[in-house]
Amino acid sequence: MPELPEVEHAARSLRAWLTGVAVVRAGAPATRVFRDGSNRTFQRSLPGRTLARVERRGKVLLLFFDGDVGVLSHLGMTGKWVRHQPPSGDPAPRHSRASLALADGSAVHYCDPRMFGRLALHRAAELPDLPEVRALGPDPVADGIDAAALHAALSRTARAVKAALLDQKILAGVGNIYATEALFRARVHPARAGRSLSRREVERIARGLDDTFADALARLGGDMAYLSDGAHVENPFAIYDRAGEPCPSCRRALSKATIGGRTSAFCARCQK
DNA sequence: ACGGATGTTCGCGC
DNA sequence: CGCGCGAACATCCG
Repeated sequence: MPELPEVEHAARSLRAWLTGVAVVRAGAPATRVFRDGSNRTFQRSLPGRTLARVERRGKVLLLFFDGDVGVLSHLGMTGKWVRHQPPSGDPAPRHSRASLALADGSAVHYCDPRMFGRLALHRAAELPDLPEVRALGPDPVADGIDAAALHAALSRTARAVKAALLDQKILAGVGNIYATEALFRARVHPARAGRSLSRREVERIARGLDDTFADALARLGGDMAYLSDGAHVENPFAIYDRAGEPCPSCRRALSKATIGGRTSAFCARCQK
């Protein structure tokens, strides 16, 4: 599920489901999801609280409840927030790792089969100051991409540009799918050293990210259930997970390589 | 049955 | 210090 657009979708869902509706019960078994052991505080602190607002910083969600109760949520690889309406009779969500029963009779669950995601309870006022939040670079959607600043950051590293884009300190929210797609749109080879990129190429990358995120955000709630469970949805991406298929631009078979520790598809002819 | 998967973090070696 | 690599985390899907 979760790169910037999918996390944005989660933020919007949580706002719609939780804002202004009091929590009546909170459940949170001790699992790896609560790395810091705050599941008991979660269960004790949330009943009676009402969500005031949700912020997204890159792939991180910050939930601000009244009474200075805050929750940090990172979806990891397979985490998602789902709503469950008991009257509908549908089965309880699978792999629920935390739940909030609400005053309107619905419940909101954090589900995460692999438990790479994370929840942590904090004082709401301190959420923005947590080290893992402060360490994040600019958010390409919320803050916009400053091409000059991105060029400067990339110029400082010999790493592959794809690996640098996955570094959350450089831009917060870019993951393997969107880095792959943006570099294709920019016609830049994913293995190029960051410091080898011209200002013009970095501008194309910034544009590629903007366009890729805009397309994904426009699909929110539409066909973007790609890789979620349930109904199979066609891969909506141009080259992600399409190695061996023809390049959409030149028809040459797309290549595959491991860059920055992650599988990358690219066109060896179009991406220089 | 095997291999790989949207993410992050750690240790090791150069 | 920077960086690549492999492993780990735990489960599902083709």
